[in-house]
Amino acid sequence: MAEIRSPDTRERILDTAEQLFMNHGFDGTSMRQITTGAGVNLAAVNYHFGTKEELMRAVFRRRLDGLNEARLQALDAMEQDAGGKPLKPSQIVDAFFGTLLRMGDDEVRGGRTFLRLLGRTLTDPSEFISTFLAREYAQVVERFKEALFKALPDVPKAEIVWRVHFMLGATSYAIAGTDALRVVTDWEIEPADTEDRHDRLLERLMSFLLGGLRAPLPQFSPPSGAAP
Amino acid sequence: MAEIRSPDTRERILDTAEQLFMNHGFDGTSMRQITTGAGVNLAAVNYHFGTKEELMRAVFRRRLDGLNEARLQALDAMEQDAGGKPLKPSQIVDAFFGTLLRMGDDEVRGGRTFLRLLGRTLTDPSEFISTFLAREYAQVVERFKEALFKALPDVPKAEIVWRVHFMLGATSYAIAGTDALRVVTDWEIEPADTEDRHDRLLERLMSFLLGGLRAPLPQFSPPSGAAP
DNA sequence: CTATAGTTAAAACGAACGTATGAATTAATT
DNA sequence: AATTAATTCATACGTTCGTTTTAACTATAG
Repeated sequence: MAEIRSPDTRERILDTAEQLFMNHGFDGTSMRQITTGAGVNLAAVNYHFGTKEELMRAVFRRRLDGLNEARLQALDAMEQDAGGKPLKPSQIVDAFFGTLLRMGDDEVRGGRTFLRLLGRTLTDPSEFISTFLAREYAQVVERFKEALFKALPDVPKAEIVWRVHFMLGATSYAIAGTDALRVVTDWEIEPADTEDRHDRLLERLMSFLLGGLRAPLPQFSPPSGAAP
Repeated sequence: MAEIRSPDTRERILDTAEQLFMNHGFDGTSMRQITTGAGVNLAAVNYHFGTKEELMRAVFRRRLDGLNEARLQALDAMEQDAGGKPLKPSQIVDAFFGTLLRMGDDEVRGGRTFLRLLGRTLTDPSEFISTFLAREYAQVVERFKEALFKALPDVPKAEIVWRVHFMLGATSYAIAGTDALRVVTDWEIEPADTEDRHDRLLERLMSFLLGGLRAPLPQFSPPSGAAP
């Protein structure tokens, strides 16, 4: 029987690039690192993807498409159940962030590696990345926000938008810095195994996010003329 | 009269580097961009700072030293006032994050540019940056956490550590993405002037952070064998 | 077996990178 | 005014970068 020469070059490249981008960023990763890491020829990336930027986009699309679809499905199902009634904030937050975090346990659909890549990349300085992510995310974030507007009718929309932003930040750090934490301050808490730690992360993060989302509204210091 | 040739080359380099690093990241910024942007010779950076990495460190130190000192002073003053009694969480959060955010208004001590650079850099993939920041931050974060441990004696320390991490993430996004938000979703809220928007950011963020910090503790799903 | 499309291989391209060098210039000291 | 130290300058070095090119290989189809 013929031995398998290359178990799909494209996929090998994507896997390696995903990992390297996570560890060293886009600008910090060279094509030569990628190709030698994947055990393929240097020209393979340009042949299969055209350019380095296009490779990056492919890395994200491979994971984000399924994720965002799952998020929308979760939201759809909930709204179906609710039958016109507004959802609970906790449901919405779980549909968005919970679905994301749980993806980290699904090794075949990306696993922790992509999660951390995503967490880091949301603040990546490269122009094309942020615009790409913005485009790719826009519809989902919009849906998510609309649901929150409905669920929290007496919270000003501007406030909700900001808090979504804050939640994204907290989540990004939760994902990206599972070990960055350990660097900043050596600690000794919970020697529990990794799986366990990740499970708990989800619940920890969720209660933090919900606490922030439902926090009392800030009263701005000088009203400077009472509202009508 | 002799005209001023170069109003301190070092400072011009630091200013330009700070801005470029913020916009394009460390790897995405070249020495030639920096030097031509600052209007100095290419070799000036290596002469004054030695290496590109050392320049980056200088950029951070110039701002972080003062900031962290101010944070510690704020905390010291509060603890002085309290006289042994634990502080209120809101005080501690303000001493750490409030001092940071207010730095954005102080154009002479860094201004918004450095704030955004810092926000982005906390998730930077470059190894030397994270280790540098970890070292530079360690003492302050430690002090801050200790204060929180005292202020919230019945919250498990592990939980507090995580929530500090989440708060850092939310703050990082609050700072870095004041306009990234506008990209993700075009909105129309509050045409208020910039100064005003930034003032409000502080208050918005603070109530979100405190809401998250004081959120009810998560109860972990399957105890998998009842606790003793 | 031979044409044909798809993929991989080795090598090279020019451009841009961070850094180093040694002369020219400016400022300070005597 | 002469000497020394500090800074700026133009230029070059050796690497590494992303991409391209052209030839070799592999497989499928006629």
